[in-house]
Amino acid sequence: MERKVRVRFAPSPTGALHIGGVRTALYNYLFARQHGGDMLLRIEDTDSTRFVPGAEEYIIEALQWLGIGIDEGIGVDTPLNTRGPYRQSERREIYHRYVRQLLDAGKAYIAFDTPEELEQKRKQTPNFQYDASTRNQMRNSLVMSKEEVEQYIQEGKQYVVRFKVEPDEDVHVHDLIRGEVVINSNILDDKVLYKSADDLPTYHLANIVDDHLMEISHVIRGEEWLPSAPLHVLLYRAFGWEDSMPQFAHLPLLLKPDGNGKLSKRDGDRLGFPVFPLEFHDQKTGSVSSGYRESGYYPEAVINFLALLGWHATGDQEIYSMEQLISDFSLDRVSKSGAKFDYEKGKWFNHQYLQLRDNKLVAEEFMPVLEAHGIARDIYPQATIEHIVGLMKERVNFVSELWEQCDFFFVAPTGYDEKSLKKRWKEDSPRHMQELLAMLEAQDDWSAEALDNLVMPWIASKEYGVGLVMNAFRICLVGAARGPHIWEITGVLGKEETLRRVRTALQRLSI
RNA sequence: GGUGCUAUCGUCUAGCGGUUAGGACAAAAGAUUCUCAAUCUUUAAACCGGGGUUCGAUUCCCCGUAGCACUACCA
Repeated sequence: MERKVRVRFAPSPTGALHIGGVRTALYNYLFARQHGGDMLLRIEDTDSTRFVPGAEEYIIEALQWLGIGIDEGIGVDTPLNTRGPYRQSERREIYHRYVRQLLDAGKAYIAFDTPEELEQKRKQTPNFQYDASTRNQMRNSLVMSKEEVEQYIQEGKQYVVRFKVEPDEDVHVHDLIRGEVVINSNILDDKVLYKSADDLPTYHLANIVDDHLMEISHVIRGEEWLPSAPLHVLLYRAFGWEDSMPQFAHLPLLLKPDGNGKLSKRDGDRLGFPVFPLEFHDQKTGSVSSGYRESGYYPEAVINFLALLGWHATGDQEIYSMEQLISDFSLDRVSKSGAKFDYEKGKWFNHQYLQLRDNKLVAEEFMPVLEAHGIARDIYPQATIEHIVGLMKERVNFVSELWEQCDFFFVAPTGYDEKSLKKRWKEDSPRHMQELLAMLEAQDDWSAEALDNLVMPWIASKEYGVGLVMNAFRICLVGAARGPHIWEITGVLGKEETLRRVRTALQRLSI
């Protein structure tokens, strides 16, 4: 009875997609691809009060950017979309039907207790729980007459439908990552399945109904759902769907890098790194949250980084392409414990992918940075830009960091770094530079080799000291004691510009 | 408070009864060099505690401890 693998990512559109959610989506995707199954995207918007405009579009765009493909559901227009709608707020009639079914079977009941009343009750009774031990003291269809219930509803009184959990029963949940989890039904409360106020089900009901109707084979979700998994099992049972119930896998949580607790949006702001894939503009609050894409990350790096936060193969391999992940991933190698989010390692992954990347592409990505610094696109030949990024990329994690490493290629120094001057610009330096200038003026072959053959013997014969001369020269060209090998710099600058910078420096630095 | 899950270097992790407990990030030192980086080499760094089971436990079981999650008419 091999069942087709069908998994779903089912976020709620309450804001930007959290990085932990991204990882959940990724694991679902990897699992689906590996088994030749389907990956669905469903929007769980059953809480009308928390809906954030733009969130759905954000989710779709984020998954797209990361290369997490959707086969069915929201965001894709495909003939496979035969089990829709895939937005829960558009499935009201469906839920009505199943709520009715539970009500008729006596497995759920109508309750009129207001939120205020319940809050009051919780204050009065320590550890109050709406369950078999207390439901008879409440205002619900279990204790009221049929007529009374009818009348209440006629009057427009708001109500909820609660699941009638049978007491004292051990509920077994088989988790693909954690094994058998057993919970006694006594600790479960009579969960609200449907609220009349907005005519929508709660997560629990919608989730079970949709997973069943959409023929989901595996539910891969965050660990925060583990405590309610037994409730979900009970719901499948109540509907008579236990035979086709999906298998569960509860993923470990992503934790704060410092201290304790779940990684949250605030941590990003506090520690200065993104917790969202894309920059997000909250239309309600007007706040902007940074994203990995805008921070200069390659999607491959984010995927690789996230994949290894909670999953690891047997060996020492760390660099994984999406294709490799699809073939190597397995749920039984997902760790059970939460993973602290290590942003430094994330940067390292991007560094790796930057090194692997074709210089042509890196140069293309660097163009906007150059333009932002007033360097027009056509001033330098493409080949020169490629050469420069190829030279410098090994020292940075992001393309955006390239400018501060190689600005001197494009603009002559406007000033000279004081520290460098103090350490490297000595009394004899002006004289050395004068001599060097004279030699270079007469030099025609500007290749690194020729220059080296010209300058090194001269330094040696005069016993000036290589460090002293070369660093002074570097200060003239760069404005500071940094940058790649000096002949790389002269090579890019060319003879004219090199000489010009030395003359300028002599003017400015001779006292 | 209750229930559940979890527990190897600071961090992510490998290990699935016998290992000098491995790798990576971060850290430190050295090498290289005209500088700054990068790179390479090296170093430091861990089995939460206590009981069992076993010839032998990081590994299996139990208890404790700690961390986390859940405990809404949120997902």
